[in-house]
This record gives sequence, C-alpha cells and structure tokens, in this order.
Amino acid sequence: MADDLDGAGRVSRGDGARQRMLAAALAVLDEAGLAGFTMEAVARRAGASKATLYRRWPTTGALLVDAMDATYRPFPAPDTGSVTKDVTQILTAFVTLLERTPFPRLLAAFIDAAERDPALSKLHTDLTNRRREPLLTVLERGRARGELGPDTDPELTTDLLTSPFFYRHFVAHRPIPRRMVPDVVRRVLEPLR
Amino acid sequence: MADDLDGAGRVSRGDGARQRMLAAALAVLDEAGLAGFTMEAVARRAGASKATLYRRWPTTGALLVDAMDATYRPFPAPDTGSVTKDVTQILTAFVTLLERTPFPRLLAAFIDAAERDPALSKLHTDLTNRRREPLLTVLERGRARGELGPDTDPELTTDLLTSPFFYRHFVAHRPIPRRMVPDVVRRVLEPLR
DNA sequence: CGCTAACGGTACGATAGCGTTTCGATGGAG
DNA sequence: CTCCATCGAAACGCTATCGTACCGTTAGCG
Repeated sequence: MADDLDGAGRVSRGDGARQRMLAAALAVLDEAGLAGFTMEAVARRAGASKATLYRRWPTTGALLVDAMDATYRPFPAPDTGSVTKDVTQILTAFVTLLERTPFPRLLAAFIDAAERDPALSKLHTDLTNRRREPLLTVLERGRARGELGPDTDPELTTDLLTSPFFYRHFVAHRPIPRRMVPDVVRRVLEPLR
Repeated sequence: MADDLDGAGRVSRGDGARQRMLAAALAVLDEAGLAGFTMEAVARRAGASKATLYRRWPTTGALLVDAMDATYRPFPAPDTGSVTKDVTQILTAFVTLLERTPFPRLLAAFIDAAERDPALSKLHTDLTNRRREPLLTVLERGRARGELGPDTDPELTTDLLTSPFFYRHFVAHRPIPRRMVPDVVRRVLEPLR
C-alpha cells in the first residue's frame, strides 16, 4: 500500500502519478472511511497537489470509482478435479482476504457509498460479478463432470457459499473459525450430489 | 419513525425531546449517510438546539449508538407448527424490510461506522444477536419436534438462511425475486430432515 | 397556580474542506 | 540538449461544522 514509487523528492508523471493518487485514495478511504474521504486528504497522502487531483477527477465520487476499480485482481479458478476441493480453496482465500485489513474496511465504506451513488452501485455490481466468476466456473465444471446434480443452480449456490462469510464479518461481527469453510461447503454442496 | 409528538410550534421536553432527536438522527443518517451525520444537521432536522444535543451526547458516535439502539423492534417468533412455514414467514418479513428504505441505507451506514468504532461494533453485534433470536427459536423448536435432525446446528443454519439476502442487497446489488425465499429455505432446510 | 430546569435561537472564534488560480520547477519525449 | 506539458506548492474567498456560551422563553412538576 505505502508505495514510494520514486526516490525522495522525485515525482512521477502521467500514469505513474495516477497510480500513486489511486493508492493514496484507497489508503485514505481505509483509514478515515467515507466521511474522511476528501480531496485534501488524498492530496496530502499522495504528496500531490489538489489541482492535479481535480485535473483528473471532477468529484470525490469519480475518484472513488477509479480507486475501487483498481483494487480488482483477477483470481484464477482452481482445477483440482474435485468440486469440493476447488470450492474450499476459493473460499479459504476469500476468508483470508476478509480478515486482513484494508480490504474489509474498504468494502464497508464502499457498501455505504454504493447505497447512495448510482455510479458506485453499478461499479460495485461489476466488481462483485467479476469476483464471483471463479466460483461459478468451478461449479459449472462440477456439474459437467456429474459431481453435482444437473438441476444445480450455480448462481444461487454461489450466493449460499459466499454470503455467510460476508455476514459473519460485516453484520454479526463474529470471528470466522477455520472449520467454518468446510462446514459451509459440506452443508451447501453435499445435498447437490 | 416520523413521530410528530407535538403540535406545530410546541416543543416537548425530557424523554419526548430525546425521542425527537433520535428520530431526526436516523433521518439524517438515512439521507446523508455517515459522511453527512453532523450535530448541526441533526439539530436542524429535529428543530432542536445544538446545545441540547451536546447536553445529552458528547460526540456524534454516542448519538449514533443511541439512535441505532432505538431502531430495534422486537419481532415475535411465529409458531405455526411447521419449521418451514415459520422460517419462510420470518425471512419474508426480513426481505420486505430490506427492500424498504430507510432500513437498508441505515444499515449500510452503520456497517461502515461499526468497522471503525469499537462501541458501534459492539452495539451492532448486540442488535444482530437480538434479531437472530426468532429464527434461532424456531429452529430449536423444529429440532425438538423432530422436524430437523438432532445434529442440526442452529447458529450455522441461521447464518445460511439469512446471509444470502444481505449479500444480494448490499454486495451483489441485485433484486431479490419473491421465489428466492422458498428456494433458500428448501436448499438449506431440506437436507436437515 | 408559580417556579425552575430544560429548551430553542443565536452568535462566537476556530478549524477544515471546497474548487480555483497562479507560479516556479522538472520530467521526459523528441 | 531543449523545451513544454505536467506537476507540487501555496494562497484565494467561501462555506460548513465544530464546541461553547449566553440569552429569552416555556413546559411541566409540585
């Protein structure tokens, strides 16, 4: 997160500067939340001028959209030959991510923002769909191999597999025990054979 | 929610004034989010003086805690004699609540706030636990009646039943079709017989 | 009733962010 | 090496909120 892209006193331009500002935006959102997400704060954090920020993004909302969009990292769908193993692997990686700041605080701020700004809502939908893809792929493969029944609904199954962990962290605020992943996988996948 | 406790121009005191300010706090949080949740805004909305607000709550965080605490309304656990019917009834009521503002926007702001303030985090946990109780009760009764297997885990089952709807609304930002409730109930409950 | 604590309204200086402008410095392509 | 688009820094007037203080008013208890 704390990227010193350049040596002391030196300053990057063009795309380098853009990346630096986006990283700073995420850091601010993480630490101060949506309430503290201001152009001034991002400029300070990035060691940038407010003018440079306004040159690229007319509003804090536009900046937030680009910053969150930059957080997406493609996650390859595993292919061990077993649906259970594949799903367990994906969910374990997800739980790890959920336990490590800054991701959860970032997501919490984004959930609040998306509830009020249509542009952010759409972006959040897109990002979520991209994140769902590996799980969907794995489930489809499992169905094709006959590991899961032909009437399996991959969309609903993905919801059932993913949502409990969101819920635990953001709503119930309870720790996620390690064995919860296999428990959920068993409860959701077993009846589908 | 919108309580006009008094006629025009008249002003309530003591607990009446307190209720009026809490209602105003929720209205502000709903409309402006956590970022716009200020003492000034709440005072304006309540038709109250800032001094009166500061007299009761030293910080916006303390006010937010009391305001959210006031949103809780006990929900009696249904008892139709059938676990499936009971659960369906509770989840249907919940989905209805989830689709009607101000509740979801309120909850979104609160999720963000709770991620940063330990006092709010604890309150959120308490509120969530109280909201879970009816579902837990219904599941326990179903297990006692033998409708559900003796090794049923009510806590995990509650997570599995509730979380998909949170997820749909706050994360995936997709509509919740009416048939999703019975679908989820069937998928989660049927294997437990 | 009458009295008093609680209230609304207002003003205060202080701080912070807004959105814009100006100016001097410097990177990096040609 | 040259040159100019891009950048950082700073200052601008403006508005909003902060937290506190001091009024005049009044609700509601005794």
